[in-house]
Amino acid sequence: MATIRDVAREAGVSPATVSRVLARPEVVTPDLREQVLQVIERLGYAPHPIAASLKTRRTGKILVTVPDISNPFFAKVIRGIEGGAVAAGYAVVLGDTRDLPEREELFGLMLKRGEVDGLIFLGHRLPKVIAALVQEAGGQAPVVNACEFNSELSVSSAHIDNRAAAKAAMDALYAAGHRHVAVLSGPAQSPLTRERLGGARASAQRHGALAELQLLEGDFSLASGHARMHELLQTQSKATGIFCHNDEMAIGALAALREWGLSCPDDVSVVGFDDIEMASYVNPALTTIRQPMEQIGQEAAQLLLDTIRNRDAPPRRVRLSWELIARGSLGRAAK
Amino acid sequence: MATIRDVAREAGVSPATVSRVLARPEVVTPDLREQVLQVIERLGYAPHPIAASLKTRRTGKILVTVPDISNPFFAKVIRGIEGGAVAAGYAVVLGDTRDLPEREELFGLMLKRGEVDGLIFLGHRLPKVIAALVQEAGGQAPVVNACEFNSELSVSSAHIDNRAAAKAAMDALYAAGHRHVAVLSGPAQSPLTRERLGGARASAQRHGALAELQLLEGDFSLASGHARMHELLQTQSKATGIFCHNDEMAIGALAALREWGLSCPDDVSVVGFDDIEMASYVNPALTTIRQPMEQIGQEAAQLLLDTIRNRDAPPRRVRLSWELIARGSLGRAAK
DNA sequence: CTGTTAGCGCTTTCAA
DNA sequence: TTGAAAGCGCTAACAG
Repeated sequence: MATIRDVAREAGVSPATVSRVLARPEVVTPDLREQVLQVIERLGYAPHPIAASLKTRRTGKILVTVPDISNPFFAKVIRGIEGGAVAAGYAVVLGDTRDLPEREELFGLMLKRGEVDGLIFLGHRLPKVIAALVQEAGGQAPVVNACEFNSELSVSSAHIDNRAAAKAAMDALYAAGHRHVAVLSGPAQSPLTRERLGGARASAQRHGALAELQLLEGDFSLASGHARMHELLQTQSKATGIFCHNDEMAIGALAALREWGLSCPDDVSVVGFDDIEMASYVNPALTTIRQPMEQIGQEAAQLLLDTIRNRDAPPRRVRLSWELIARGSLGRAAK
Repeated sequence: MATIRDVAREAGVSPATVSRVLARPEVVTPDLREQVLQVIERLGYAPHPIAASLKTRRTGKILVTVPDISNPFFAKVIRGIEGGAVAAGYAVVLGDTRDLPEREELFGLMLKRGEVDGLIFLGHRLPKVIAALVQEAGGQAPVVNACEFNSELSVSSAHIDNRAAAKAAMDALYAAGHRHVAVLSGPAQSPLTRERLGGARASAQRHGALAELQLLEGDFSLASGHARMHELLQTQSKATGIFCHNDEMAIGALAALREWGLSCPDDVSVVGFDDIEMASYVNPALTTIRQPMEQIGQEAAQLLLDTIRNRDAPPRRVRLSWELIARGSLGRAAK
């Protein structure tokens, strides 16, 4: 590979000029610029970003950590992040943490070492290394939380109002005449789960059905939706309405209902969360809360890039809108 | 951040020794090593990988390009790649090409410039920059194709025998008594599609049903499966068996069948491909070809790392096994 | 086994 | 507007 010195020599200029032609072409005389550009073309010169990084302390990369890239919700959010990042000239480094703290720390080190310019994490846990970094920076560290919000973290975040959305999902169940409702939640320790549970409880209370509310804890997977639903049915629960904290668990629950010979929505109604693409293709199609997944990602990318460019901006919080999408899986409660 | 010189000074040794303590601890006297390690700990020193890269010409990163990260099949393969890469001390840079050649070229440049050590591409198109690189290297470039195989490319690849698997899927339809079969394929220009179509035709021919075989072209999306199936039903096709080139299209087709009031498998049988997790939760559960998605990814990562370590190894081709998974969506043809 | 030395390729003052 | 010069932080001969 040709280096900047090769180009400089061939073009009869200094390396500094070549550098300027590429970085700030307007400051160099048009003739010279043209001349240099031609040599660059002829030699097929491409600047070595690593070398530039060492000097500029910018890597042009952002790290995105996610508990599970094969979760379709996360995949869409990442798509949004990637789109925003690439549009701004950044590349995305992917860290699939598998929800393992060791792995989170490992990826955290990448930011600490300056291997990437910033971090967007989907999930709720911040690696210790990063928490320390954020602390030192007084909330000005290039770190953004996407999809969730944890007030203790003092980092920027992009997310919907999970509490209000969960409340709306539950309201829809009660409005359809359901009294006995079960909530199939995400992991209990996640603030996201707590938000959605809070909204669900508020709705139950307002409808005077708090005593009838049942809680089941899942982990956002198809398998856990399926398993928890089976367990619920085994207890001969009176629940006729199920609110699941994501669509995958809801789809798992639908499968369990079928296996018990129950009809959705005739016997049991199900409401999901996210509105992944699959939600409208399953049978019955899922009533769910639509989150603007790609947009959440884009906003998160924007927040991060803003922080990177302007280090002394305070953490911001972007709230995106959500929407209840009514489909076949929610029907009126049987008399 | 502390630098290697800070550590050296504090520990009363040379920077070279500090470097060695981290890179090849066995060559430095235990006492000294301990002493240096303590200073490293105390100062919270972490080596700057960018600086190391500039010297070693290794970045510790591999690039993975994919047409669509939100496709669950690709997501799983990427998970496998990521796992293999991280285990070997590499990080994964994600490039979502959206099937756009401009984006592919953009990502291709990253390898050319030395911003990453290698490339795994899911899909069939190699960016021009990379094709040139591979040419120059005489097939020894650090580039691997995952999931597909294109004989013109002369790069290593990890994939299943798509032709044989497709043949098996079709054989299963014929064995269940179906005579009129439609194939809902991927994009026609993809070698993958051609392989699977080849297998499908071979099966049709062997069962003397080539004349009855119908071909429909999709793009692997839920929406295209749904749309193509609708179109097929509008033509009053006699097809009672549908072989889809992936599970998502198959699930889209199932939805279309329901919309027409047709039962699967009573009226029409459907066979998918991939065995994504969702395949066993839809109604009816999908009969499909199982691909070892994560394993394909792991093998691809392994192939790439091998090439990176040993530049003069010739391209290798790893073929993984597949399996027909029988579920409810395939039933006997009505008399 | 340890230290000295010489860069890796680029950017960016600073001076001309 | 351009060039000279000084590194960014690290590694790897090489010499001791």
